[in-house]
Amino acid sequence: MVTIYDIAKKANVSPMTVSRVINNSGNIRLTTREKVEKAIKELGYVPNSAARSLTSNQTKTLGLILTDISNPFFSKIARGAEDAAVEVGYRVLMSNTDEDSEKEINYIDMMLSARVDGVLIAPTSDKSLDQIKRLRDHNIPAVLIDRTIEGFMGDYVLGDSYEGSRKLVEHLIDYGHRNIALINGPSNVSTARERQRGYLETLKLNDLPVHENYISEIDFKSVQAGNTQSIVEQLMQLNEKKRPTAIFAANNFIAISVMKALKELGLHVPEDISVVCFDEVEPVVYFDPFFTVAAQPASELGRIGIQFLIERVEQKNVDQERKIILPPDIHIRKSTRRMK
Amino acid sequence: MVTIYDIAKKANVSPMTVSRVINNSGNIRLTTREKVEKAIKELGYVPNSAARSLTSNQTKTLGLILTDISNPFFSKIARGAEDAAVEVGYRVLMSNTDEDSEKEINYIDMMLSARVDGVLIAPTSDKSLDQIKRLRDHNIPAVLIDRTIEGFMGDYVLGDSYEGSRKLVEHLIDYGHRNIALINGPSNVSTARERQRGYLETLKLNDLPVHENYISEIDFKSVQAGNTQSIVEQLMQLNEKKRPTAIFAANNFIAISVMKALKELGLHVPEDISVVCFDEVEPVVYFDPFFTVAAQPASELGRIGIQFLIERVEQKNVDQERKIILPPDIHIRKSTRRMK
DNA sequence: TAATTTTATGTTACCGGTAACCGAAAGCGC
DNA sequence: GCGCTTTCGGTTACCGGTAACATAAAATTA
Repeated sequence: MVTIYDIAKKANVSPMTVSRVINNSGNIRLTTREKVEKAIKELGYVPNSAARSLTSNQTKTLGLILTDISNPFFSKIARGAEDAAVEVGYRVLMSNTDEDSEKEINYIDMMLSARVDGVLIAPTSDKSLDQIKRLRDHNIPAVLIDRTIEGFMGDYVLGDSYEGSRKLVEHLIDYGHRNIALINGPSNVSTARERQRGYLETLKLNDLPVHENYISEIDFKSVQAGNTQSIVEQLMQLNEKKRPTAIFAANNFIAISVMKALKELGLHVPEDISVVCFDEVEPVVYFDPFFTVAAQPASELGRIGIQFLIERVEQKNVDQERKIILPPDIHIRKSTRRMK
Repeated sequence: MVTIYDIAKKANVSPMTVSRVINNSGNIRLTTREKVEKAIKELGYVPNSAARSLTSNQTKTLGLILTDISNPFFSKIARGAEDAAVEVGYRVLMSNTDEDSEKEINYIDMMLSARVDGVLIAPTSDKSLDQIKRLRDHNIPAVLIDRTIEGFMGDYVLGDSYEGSRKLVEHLIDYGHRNIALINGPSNVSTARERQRGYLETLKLNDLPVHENYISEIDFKSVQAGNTQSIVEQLMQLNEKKRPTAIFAANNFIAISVMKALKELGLHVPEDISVVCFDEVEPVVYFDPFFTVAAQPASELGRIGIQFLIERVEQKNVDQERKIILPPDIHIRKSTRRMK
C-alpha cells in the first residue's frame, strides 16, 4: 500500500511536506506542491483514515442504529441520514437491531470499537438508556431518532405521534365512527405510548367510552405476524353494538397484517370496516393511494438527525438540548369511509 | 479515552500482556488474565480498531455500494448483506450512488481511504470497471451484485434477468398477448440488456414480430418519472392493430409509474391492458397481491454477495471466479389477464 | 543439582499519519 | 552588509495497538 513515505521519496521531500500538501496546511512553495501532487497522482495514493484518526482522534464516521432498514420507513431515514452525512464528509456505518436489545448492545460495542464520532439511534426500548450512557462515557454523542426514552438528555428528532394519532382518530370520529380499536406496537417504545395517548385523549375529548378490549399490542415489524389474525378475529367477534367499525393500526406493517387478517375473514375495507395507520405504505401510494395515513417525513428525520449529530460532534450549539418534532401529514384516502 | 496503557498500569502489567489477554494469544497465567480482565471491566475499555488496523492491515469493514437503499429491492439486499457481515464480525459502510458515476467515484474514494477490506457493489454502468480496477490496484477485492459489467473478472451474484424475462413474456404470450411492449431501464445496465434479450428471444421463439417502437428506455428509479407518461401515451396512440395489450416493465418502479400513467389515461389493469414487471412490489403484496412479477431473492443476493466477498478477503477459494445466478420466482397475479 | 526446556511477561520497533518544534533560506529595512 | 522577520521544509515524538525478539521464572530432565 502506498504511503506518504513513498510519495516523499518519489518527490524528494520529507513525509511531513507531503502531509502538508494533502491537508493544505502550512506554507508550501508552488513548485514543491506540484512535485508532490504529481507523485500522489502517479502512485495513486489515498490517505489512510485509520492512521489519521489515530492522531486526530476523529474517524469522520457516524453510526446509524435502526431497527430494520428493509422497513421502508427506516430505509428512508437511512437514506436521508446518509445523504446528509456524505455532504459534509462523513461516512456511515449501518446496523439493524430488529428491536432486540441484545443486538443493540453488540452494535454499540461495534460503534465504540470503530470509534465513530457520533451515533444516530432509534432505541429499542427504555432500557437502551444504559447503552447510550456507555457511548457518553466514551465521549460519543448520540442523537435519538423516531423514539424517545425515559431519562435521556440530549437532542432528538421525532415524528409527532401524539398529534398524528389525534388527527387520525379525529378523522374517524368525524366520519361517524364511535367504535374505534387500536392495534398498537409494544408499549416499551415511546411512539406506541404516544399514539395510544393521542387515541385515548381524542376519545375522551369526544365523550366516547374506551373499551378495554379495543386496545391491543403487537410487534411493530413482522408483516406476517400470526397474532394479528387472532386479535382481529376477537375484535370482530364482539357483539354488533361493540364491534369496532374502524381500526387504528399503529404503523404501516401492522396495517398490512390487519388488512390480511380482515381479508381472511372475508371483510372488505372500507365497506365493512375502516382502517387508518401511521406511516406511508410505499410504493403503491404513487399509483393507487389507498390507505388513510399519518405520513411521517422519514427522510427529513434522518437528515435533521445527522445534522444535529454533527453539530454535537463538532461542538457547535452544545449549550442546549434540541427536540425537533415534525408533524405528520394526514392523507385521507380510500381505506376510511363515512358511517351512515 | 482508555487505552491498553491505562489497563496495563492499573493491572500492573505491560501493555503487551493486556494485548495478549484481549486477543487470547500467547500464554497468560490465569491470575494475570483475571487481573487484566478486571481492569478492563472497571475502566470500560474498548479496543481501538483504528490502531489495530494499522498493524494488522485489515479493518474488518466492508463497503456496500448500491444505487439507493430506499428502493425496497436494494434495502433488502443491504439487509441481507449486513446480516451476513455482522455474523462473521465485519462492519458495513453504506452508500447510495443514485446510478450516478460521479457519486460512485467519490464513494470508491471513501472506501479506499477507509481501507475497507472489500466492496460489494452494484455498478452504475460499464464505466464502473475503472473504479473497480482502482480497488484492485489497492488490493481490495470487489464482488458485483445485481449487475455485471463488461470486462470484469471476479465473483458476481445476480438474479437471472434473462430467464425471468423469458418467463414473464412467455406467460403473456400464453395468455394470448401478441403485442407486448417493453419499458426498459437504461441499456448501459446489464440487467436491462438481459431483460431485453429475454424479451426479444421469447418473441422470436414464438414467431412474434418485434416492433421497434415497442421498446423504450427510461430511468430505473424515479417513480414519478414524467417521461413514462409520454411513453405510455405514445404506445396507446398506436392504431388498434398495433396497440400493445401488455406492458413489460423492467422493474417495480417502472411498473408503478406505468400504472400511474395508465390511470391518467383512464385505462384499467388488467381489463384494458396487462402489466408485468421485475421485482416484488412490497409491502402490499402481503395483503393484496396484485402484480404479476418476477420476484428476485434480494436478501439472499446480499447475503451470498457478502459471503463471497469475505471468502475473497480472507483468501479462501481464490482459485476460481464464481458466478451465482439466482432464478426469480414468477408470481402470476391480478395484473395480467387472458385475451379472448 | 545443574542443564534444558517451557511458560509467562517485558522491551523495542513499527504501522501511517500529524502536532510541535526547529533551522535554513529568502525577503526586508536601514 | 548586518540583523530581523517570513517562508519553507525537515526532525522528532506520539497516537494505540501488535509482531518479533528478549528474558526471567518455573517446570522438566539428566
